[in-house]
Amino acid sequence: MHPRIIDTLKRSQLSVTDSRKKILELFLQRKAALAHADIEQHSGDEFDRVTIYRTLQTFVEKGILHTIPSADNAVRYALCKDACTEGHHQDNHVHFMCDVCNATYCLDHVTVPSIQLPAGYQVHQIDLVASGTCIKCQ
Amino acid sequence: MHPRIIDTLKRSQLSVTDSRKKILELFLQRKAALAHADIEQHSGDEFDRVTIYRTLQTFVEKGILHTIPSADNAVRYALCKDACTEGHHQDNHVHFMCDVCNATYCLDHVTVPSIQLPAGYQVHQIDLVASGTCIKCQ
DNA sequence: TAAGCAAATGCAACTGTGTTGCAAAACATT
DNA sequence: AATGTTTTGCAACACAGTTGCATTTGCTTA
Repeated sequence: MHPRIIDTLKRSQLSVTDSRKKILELFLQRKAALAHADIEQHSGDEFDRVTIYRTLQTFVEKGILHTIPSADNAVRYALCKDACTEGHHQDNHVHFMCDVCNATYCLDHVTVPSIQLPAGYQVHQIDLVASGTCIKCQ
Repeated sequence: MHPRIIDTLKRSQLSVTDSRKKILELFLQRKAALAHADIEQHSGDEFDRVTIYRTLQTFVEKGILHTIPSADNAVRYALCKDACTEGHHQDNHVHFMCDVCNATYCLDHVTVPSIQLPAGYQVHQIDLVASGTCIKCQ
């Protein structure tokens, strides 16, 4: 098991349960973002659907995972950087969705550019999702 | 009825039906983006759910509407500029979602900035969604 | 290490979202 | 007005996500 797992859970004041360990491990193993359906597949029949939903919610609230918006009605989740804490996310990197293999990646080193909005708009967050062909699918 | 309605439908080689007229009118009246549920509400029991789904699909295919990605599992639709045609969208403007009133707007005059991705990524499209407080909700 | 309490899980049931097939109705064309 | 094509409404289905509640698990403290 990945050594960071227990640490991450305890730091967020979450009790260490089988499902949380397993789901967190999945995210640490794979570098790509995962949707609920992906997790359900890769964890077998080990956990109930509902448990996965609730675990994902909890992880987002605690700042362990962040969500990636998409236009296909399938919210994906990815690991946050350490800067994210409960109720306050700091994920200002760009996301990339591959049209071919359908994988979604966090491009941690590409930051979202600042944009100039018309007067009167207060921006709290910016989500930038690029799509196209990823390195593996060229 | 808005004069552009019949025009828009004919230009896309769509037959002019009640539901298409009504749904297109809704988008022309309101400046904000609409989700399927919004349309179902505002059109009363006039049309079947399925008809609304199919109409939205058709409009996206024909380049009349475009979709706006989100992290809340509710795809929104908004009118395209005239530059969009069948199978080829040209919507490179920024979208804004208000956290307070939950409305989504197209900021037609704010274009998506170009970003520099690591070598090997081929970008076909960029979606940028800003969220925060809109003008009306200050 | 066992007891007790709080938190998490599994199950059942439910709501909401989106799709498909097919017969009936509406539209465009002549 | 008659024809053929397209669109619609209905029924049924598949999937996504939520809620309440009883049971189980994990954590704490003695």
